[in-house]
Amino acid sequence: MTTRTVPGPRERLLTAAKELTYAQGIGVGVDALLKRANVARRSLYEHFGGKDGLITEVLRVSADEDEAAYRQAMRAAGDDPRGRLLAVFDWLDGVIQEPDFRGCRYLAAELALAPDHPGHAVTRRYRERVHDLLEAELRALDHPRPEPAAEQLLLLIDGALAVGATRPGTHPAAAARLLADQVIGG
Amino acid sequence: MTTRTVPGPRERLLTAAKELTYAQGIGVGVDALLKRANVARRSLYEHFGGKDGLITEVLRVSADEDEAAYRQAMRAAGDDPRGRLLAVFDWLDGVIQEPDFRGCRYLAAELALAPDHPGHAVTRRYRERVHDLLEAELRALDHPRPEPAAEQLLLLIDGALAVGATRPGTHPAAAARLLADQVIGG
DNA sequence: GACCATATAGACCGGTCGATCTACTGGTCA
DNA sequence: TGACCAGTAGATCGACCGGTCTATATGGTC
Repeated sequence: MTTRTVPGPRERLLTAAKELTYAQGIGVGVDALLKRANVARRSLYEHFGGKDGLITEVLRVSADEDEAAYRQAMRAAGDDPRGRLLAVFDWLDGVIQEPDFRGCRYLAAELALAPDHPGHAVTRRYRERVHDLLEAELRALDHPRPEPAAEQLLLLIDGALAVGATRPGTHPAAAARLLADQVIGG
Repeated sequence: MTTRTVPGPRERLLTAAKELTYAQGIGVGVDALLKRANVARRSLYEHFGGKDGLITEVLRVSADEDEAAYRQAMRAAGDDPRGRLLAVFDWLDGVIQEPDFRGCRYLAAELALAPDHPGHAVTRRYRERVHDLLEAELRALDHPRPEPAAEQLLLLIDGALAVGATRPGTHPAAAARLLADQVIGG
């Protein structure tokens, strides 16, 4: 059996770290993670080799989930590429409004992790994946300059997440959506 | 004499902390700050009451300097409000290209500081100051909706700084400038 | 020359960090 | 039954954390 009926220590540690590192930042202590996950200290080092390995793995699975969330938001919007792109900003608006929204996990990691931390590679790859997702839709729209336009959309997304993190209660994604509309063109 | 010919411990500590907290994050150790500033341990606690006080003061003087930099970039652009606003993005492009650019200091602080840290008040006030600066120019332009437009410009600035931090070598401020042009209107 | 505020140097405090280690537990399977 | 193994529990390690302390040096003012 590779599937478990109950989450094992590895999975408990991953979800606990995903939650705590987002809520309290990368600097959370190992003890807090172990306590939250109800996992023995040793298991962490068996499964992940250390805190850095755990953080990196958290970023990796989060990136997979978040990319899936982008795809899902676009899939739910139908077949029109323009509507699919705008739907991303509608979805983001909801994300930012969630009471425990704390900004972009990957930007926070980029700013807080040591320059040689293996997590950086994960966050950069995630960023490229989202970029390519956007660019593909723009190409489907026959956008004249899909690559720089995707870059602009990414900038709008980052801006909305940053403003949302620093000014709770506002609707930066709605403001970004208006600009995205112009980027997409028509 | 209130002015010194040579910077005193307080000033040395401030500049050292300004540099190190930006380069290595808020999490730098007190020892590293003291060593960099060539200042006795006790002086830190005499002048700032502790690390939190020093960090807060660093944010305060940085905010003053950065607001002055915004004003200077606009002043150098002349009298036309439209040109003054676009000049902000030209200036930002240069800032982002600097080899030691590491993203927005205030966003990093917002993400890394404990929720009850006094530094938060400083960063929020700084954000409002920039916002008001932009809004004033938009009013001078008789922009129909100066407040939400200022919010959008702020979003573009944050987005450019975020992309600049995560994708060195690109020119996000140039991409943001194109969108800013549309926000400002004609 | 005496005085005092300011700064320096650095030992020292309790606490926490990430990491390693031993000893024990419960279930699996030959 | 007994070997095996992943997981648990927790003591312990050295390093570092922010903060307090004493002792000493310096430089300006009466």
